[in-house]
Amino acid sequence: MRISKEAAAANKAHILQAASQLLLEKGLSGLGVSEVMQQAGLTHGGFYNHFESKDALAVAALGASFDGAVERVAKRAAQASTASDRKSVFRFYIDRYLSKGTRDAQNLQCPMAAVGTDVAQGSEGMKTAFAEGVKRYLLAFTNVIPGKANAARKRAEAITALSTMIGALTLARACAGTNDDLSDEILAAVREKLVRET
Amino acid sequence: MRISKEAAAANKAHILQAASQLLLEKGLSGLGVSEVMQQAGLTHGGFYNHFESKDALAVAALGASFDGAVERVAKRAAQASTASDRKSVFRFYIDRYLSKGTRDAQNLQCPMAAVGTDVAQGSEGMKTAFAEGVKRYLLAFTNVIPGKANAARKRAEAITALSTMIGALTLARACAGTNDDLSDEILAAVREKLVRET
DNA sequence: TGTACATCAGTGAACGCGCGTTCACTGATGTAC
DNA sequence: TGTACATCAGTGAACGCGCGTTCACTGATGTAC
Repeated sequence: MRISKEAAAANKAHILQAASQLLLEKGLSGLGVSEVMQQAGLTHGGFYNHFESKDALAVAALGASFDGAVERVAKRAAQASTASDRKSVFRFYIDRYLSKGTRDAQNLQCPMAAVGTDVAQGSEGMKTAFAEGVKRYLLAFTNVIPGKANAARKRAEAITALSTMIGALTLARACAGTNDDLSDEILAAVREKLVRET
Repeated sequence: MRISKEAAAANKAHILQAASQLLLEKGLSGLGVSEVMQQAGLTHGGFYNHFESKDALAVAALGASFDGAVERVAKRAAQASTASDRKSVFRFYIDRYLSKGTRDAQNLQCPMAAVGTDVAQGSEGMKTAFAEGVKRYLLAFTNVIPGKANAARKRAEAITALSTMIGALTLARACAGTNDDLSDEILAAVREKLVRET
């Protein structure tokens, strides 16, 4: 049966949201059309009324994931007006990103740590969406880097801090459950280092 | 037709080697039984004479990948006897790991950057093999960390340096081909930082 | 404003393909005498 | 050492399953008059 334009648009939004969440939870290979549609409260057949292919969905979901991540950092950055504010915001961010809670969370919320490896051999569209997301994320993340360095230096610091956080979370997640001591050690060492450098 | 024990053992070694290479090239989801067997010069049917399942193969291949990586670091570490040796060895290692050549290489040689994301939702065996590999790699990598810090501090530095390298390579690989400027920038910024801290 | 028809979002069965896995079969190797 | 038989690595067809995708159909929505 036909459905109102608004209802259809809402359904598409639900599909995208479900896909984004599933992408963050299970990675690119865990993103299934049927599961997404089911989680959106629909049957799989109607999927192609909204997206051209599964890859198109994955690209859109990745973009949406970055939207959320960028928005969250930007919100934090907006809270920090003074230099000391920026320092505490940055530390808070580090502490939270490299916490056991983040590591053990189902919904990772960080697309870079969730699908970073997969994207490398993904479609062209996926790589473009990823690169665009990283670019946007870096712009926002640079604004929470504390200190009085110039813009170029701050950007470099944002890049290195981001790399370190993503690498650490990736290692910590992969080791969790089977070697929690090592996983905890990784999180603690990297957290300590990033905070110390602040 | 039956085959001599030595020939069978050699075939198993070929299978494992092909699987290890494929795992490094294409990640966990790119590891197919048929392709592995074909690359080992065999037909897929005989696979189960050597491995219990595809997962068992993946676990063994991941272990073998770590064997190679650990061996390479250990060899480097063995070359450095003086403090200044360690410094140059470490810098050489960083420069090479974060080079465009490594980024663009088909055969990544670094299991952590190749399958890090996938392992998080892989089988229990995969996670165990990964954690064991990281543990071994860290022991070897700690020996190339320069400076006169004590053992605990050096280990912490090894962990942070490794996290940074893996994160940077993951980001750089994912962005390569679609935003080479960004990819290059990431590699350069992280390389510069790690060398500067040496 | 009301009526008649076209449109199209959603449904659920079905298709095609690839992948992991199984199986009957082959014939050289390994072993028992 | 030679012979007879059992073993088992390798082969290639086949199975079963899941997944992305297609399709005929439904019926409420949107539109034309």
